[in-house]
Amino acid sequence: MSREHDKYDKVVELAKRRGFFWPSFEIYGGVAGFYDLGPLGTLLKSNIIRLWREFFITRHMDMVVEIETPVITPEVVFEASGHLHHFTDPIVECTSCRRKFRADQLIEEALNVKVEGRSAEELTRMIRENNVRCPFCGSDLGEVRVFNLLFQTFIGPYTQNKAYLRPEAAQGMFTSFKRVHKVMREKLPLGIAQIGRVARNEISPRQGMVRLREFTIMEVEFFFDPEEPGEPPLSRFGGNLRILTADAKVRGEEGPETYGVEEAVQEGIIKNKWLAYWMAVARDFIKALGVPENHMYFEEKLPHERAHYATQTFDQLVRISRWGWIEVSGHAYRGDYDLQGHMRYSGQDLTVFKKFEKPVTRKVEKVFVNKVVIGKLFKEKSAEVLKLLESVDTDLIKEALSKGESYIEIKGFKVPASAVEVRVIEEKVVGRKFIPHVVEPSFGAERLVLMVLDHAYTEEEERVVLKVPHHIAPIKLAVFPLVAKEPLVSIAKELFSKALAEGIPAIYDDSGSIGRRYARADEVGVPYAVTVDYQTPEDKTVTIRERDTRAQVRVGLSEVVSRIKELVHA
RNA sequence: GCGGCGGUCGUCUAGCCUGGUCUAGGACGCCGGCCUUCCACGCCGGAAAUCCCGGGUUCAAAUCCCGGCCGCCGCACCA
Repeated sequence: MSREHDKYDKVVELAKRRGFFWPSFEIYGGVAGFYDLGPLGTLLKSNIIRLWREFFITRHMDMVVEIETPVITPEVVFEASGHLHHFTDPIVECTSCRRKFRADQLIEEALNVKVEGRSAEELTRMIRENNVRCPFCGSDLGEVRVFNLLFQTFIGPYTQNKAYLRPEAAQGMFTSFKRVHKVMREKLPLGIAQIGRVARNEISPRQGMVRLREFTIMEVEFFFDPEEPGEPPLSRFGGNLRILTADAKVRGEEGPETYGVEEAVQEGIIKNKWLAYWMAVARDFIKALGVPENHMYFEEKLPHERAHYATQTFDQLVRISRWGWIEVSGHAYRGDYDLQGHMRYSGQDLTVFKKFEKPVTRKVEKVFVNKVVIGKLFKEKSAEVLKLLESVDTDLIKEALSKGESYIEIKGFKVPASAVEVRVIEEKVVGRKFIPHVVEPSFGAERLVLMVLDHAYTEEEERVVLKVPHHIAPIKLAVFPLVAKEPLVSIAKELFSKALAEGIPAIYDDSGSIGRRYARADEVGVPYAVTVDYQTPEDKTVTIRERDTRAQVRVGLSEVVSRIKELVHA
């Protein structure tokens, strides 16, 4: 790096200077972890989002739908999701060497007791009472502090009405799953997608646009039947995945291996075929943003690196300047963790019912009880006894009966054997209930903005050319008169208006030399520049110049706009 | 959060050590004018700096001291 600015600095400098992004609240000194998107950044981001929609929703419209749910979320949701518990770390600092420790782990190790669920105050007291000291330097420890990465707020004027800004969009998909599933005529598999703002109160964000306290997330929660998951449409997205497995990481390997999507599933490297499928979609999406495949791979997270809800997670890593490999997406197998949690806390039935092709009849053993006898014998305790008898194992009753005992004892109640009977009956089962499993591909949009700029940034002969793929370029067309003179100016302005009217994001520029204007347009990645020159008034033709090759073609004035449309959609 | 380094027009920077000559200089960019028949041409003019913020020392602070904020690096932390 030294005095020579590295690429990252140049990208960030360009971003600020030309209006892609900059630190928020700059006039007040800025706040770490917050960035504004400027005019070009906003356009680029919305193009990235449009492309994501295309890959993850439009091209999967037979199974994925998009919804929108609130950022502000009542506390109970995060109790159910485990975020309140798992997003909170009790941390204690050594007063001398300033090293930080997880207070709970420290106490559990030192005192060999379980402290799960204890408050910070209790943990502090335990440290004081048992004289737990810094394991490194032996000095006193400070107060136990709680770090919760959820931003807290209140709903209405009631401070007891706690709420949090969501740290992921996912919970909105889980809490509305039942409704969406119904709306989608109870079909599985079902993907619910959402694009929206999320907030995480990072303890100390670094890395500029890479680690933000508030950002836009693009997620799909993909619900399927764990027993009959169906077949991913590999004809749409298949091929190979570059993967660094957890095993390989433990062995000390650093580079990924290549596996076919199906192969990875068959060999158990990816635990679920849908997880593998969405990774293939993610690979192509990132490629479409201009990242070559050798600058990207998937890394399996080790158990301690995974979120509390996941049983297997892969991060999609992309190489950018300065920060090296950064995570642009996460692919988590969440199982039924979330729906289970919400069932428990809401009391709602979030299971899915699936009819069998044919109803199944099966023989089951049921306990029949003579309620008259029970009633007379146990009076007001009868209800309790009946409930116990219902839940008790039929084998236990059969065993007692076969031994010829005169009564069966359950939790202190002596039930006469004559009042109980085990019968085998035929039961007709028309289907089964289950909790769907979920795989989740999840992307951070702002990181992708940075990633795209970093990959697009090139320098040619002292000038910057932002080689963003044409279909995500913020501005598609620049219109110039060769020199700022009539009739060239009028013709150019007319063409410019026509382009705007046709929905092509375009700029008009007539200041300075033509070379300077090409350079200005190149710097922000405008793929095509149309120049009105002295030949135009004569034969009604203009030149179209392509950004990366600087090649020019002459086309008729009347067909320019449709030509540009074709070119940028290619 | 700890430690190190840094923060001056839009951008990059000179000045800071050795306080006054700084009404803060330059380059690029930007704006206006002239010029210009295809890749940052040239000429003229212009706008543009809370010298990161606050306090202190001093007759005098961009410059020295303290605190804070922000950034980078290292450590710690990281759903």
